[in-house]
Amino acid sequence: MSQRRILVVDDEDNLRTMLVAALKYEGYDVSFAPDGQTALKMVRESSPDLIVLDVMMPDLDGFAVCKRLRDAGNRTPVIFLTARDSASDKVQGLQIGGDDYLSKPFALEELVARVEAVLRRVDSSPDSAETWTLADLVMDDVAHRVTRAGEEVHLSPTEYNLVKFLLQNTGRVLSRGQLLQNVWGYAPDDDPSVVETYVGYIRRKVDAYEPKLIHTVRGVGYTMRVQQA
Amino acid sequence: MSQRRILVVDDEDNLRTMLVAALKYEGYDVSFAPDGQTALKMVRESSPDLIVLDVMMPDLDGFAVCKRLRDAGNRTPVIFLTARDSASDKVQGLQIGGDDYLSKPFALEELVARVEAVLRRVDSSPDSAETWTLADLVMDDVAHRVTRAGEEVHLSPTEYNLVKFLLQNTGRVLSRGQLLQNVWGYAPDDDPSVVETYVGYIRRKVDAYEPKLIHTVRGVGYTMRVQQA
DNA sequence: CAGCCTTCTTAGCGGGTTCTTAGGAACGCC
DNA sequence: GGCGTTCCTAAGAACCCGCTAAGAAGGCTG
Repeated sequence: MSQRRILVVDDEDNLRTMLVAALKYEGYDVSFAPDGQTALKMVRESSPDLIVLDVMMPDLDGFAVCKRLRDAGNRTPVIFLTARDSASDKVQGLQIGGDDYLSKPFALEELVARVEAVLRRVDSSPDSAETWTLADLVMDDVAHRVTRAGEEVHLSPTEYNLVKFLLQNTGRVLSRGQLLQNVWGYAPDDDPSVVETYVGYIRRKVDAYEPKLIHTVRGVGYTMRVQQA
Repeated sequence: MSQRRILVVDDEDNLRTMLVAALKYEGYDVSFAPDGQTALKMVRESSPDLIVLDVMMPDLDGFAVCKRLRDAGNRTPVIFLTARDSASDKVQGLQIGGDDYLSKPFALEELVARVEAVLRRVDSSPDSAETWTLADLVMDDVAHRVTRAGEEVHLSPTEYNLVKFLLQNTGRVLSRGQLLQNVWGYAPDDDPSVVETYVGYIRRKVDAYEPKLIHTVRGVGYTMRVQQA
């Protein structure tokens, strides 16, 4: 997956700088704006993949910015930041079309987790295009073609479905039962050893490269993601 | 927003045809299935945006279909149709993970209204991102990932469950008995030495940082919180 | 109909995980 | 400060989980 671009909008210099640094550290391509007007302009010009938006700002506040975007038909995911923790604020934020909501003070790690959760959800939503990518792994569902590092990877039908389902749920841990149901159409409590065999198969094909994308979560299941140390 | 896709599942031909026609007329992209098995297959293959699901069907009934989907981790919104109007049915339907409930006979307009309401609600609700945080400790349950100060912390299944339960009860002191019950599924008066061993394990991993988050309450049990001295 | 690809089962190995035990350390009460 | 109680830790044994190899069974294609 190509690098995700995030726009951070906050009028407080210190906080904004910190957010930008933290997200950059996580590997995102981060830009920032100090106020609502600038933010709207930047969204129009660079259409980021996600916006982290402070609610309390002078002039045009976060809610207003989001509302303007939505009214203009822009569906870029928004995560609101606010000092307040009232339920009514949260409701308002979500009604306006926000995707998540974080009350100050919060741990930077929590912001990162929520950013990932929102991007994960957006990525796997069914109306996104019919090609999935993760790092240098590309699956073109229309052409029914899978490539890793530019080289074509030949997969049997079941292998293909397994990779596809894992890819559609990037970052999410899937149990053997879930895989049995969604890839094989079996009952969740059927013998899961087929799954293990097939994970072995696709590992030898898809993960014959670095970085490894298929990970075992012992006692739980499997997941696909780029492992950040 | 692209056209929304709805799957109608009903074994009665006449009703099903009518529903399909009505929803198509409203501008939805409608497909249909005559029974539960077919429905499950179609959901897997085409992942619709919403499912209208008759409860009373031979073989695999509506509740069973919904349960199978939810167990497989599929969160597609479901509206149940039923001939019965009992409160217990409604409760069962919602418990299983249905989003709305309609008793026959109903006006087509009512179905349309509920379809729109459910879609609107789903669009604006954020991921109920199951993440818990305490200071710089973050647990992302979907990704099954735990980080402290941004670094990933590897936990065995039992360790993970223990941290999760402590984190879900932040600030509350949990007795060894409670932990035995909720993390191990043992009786509360079983030998609590396992708990001590595991608290030791997770201390070395998640409390290898400052501030310490896991605290012993002598004579009572353990708790997780940021210690303000 | 023969050969290949694919699917799935089985069995064994290796290593992570769980749990027990026991000794020593820390705490708190008197 | 002494003493009993509670808690911590190290170490090891048994266990279970997941990986892999190998082969049987089924299906598709030439």
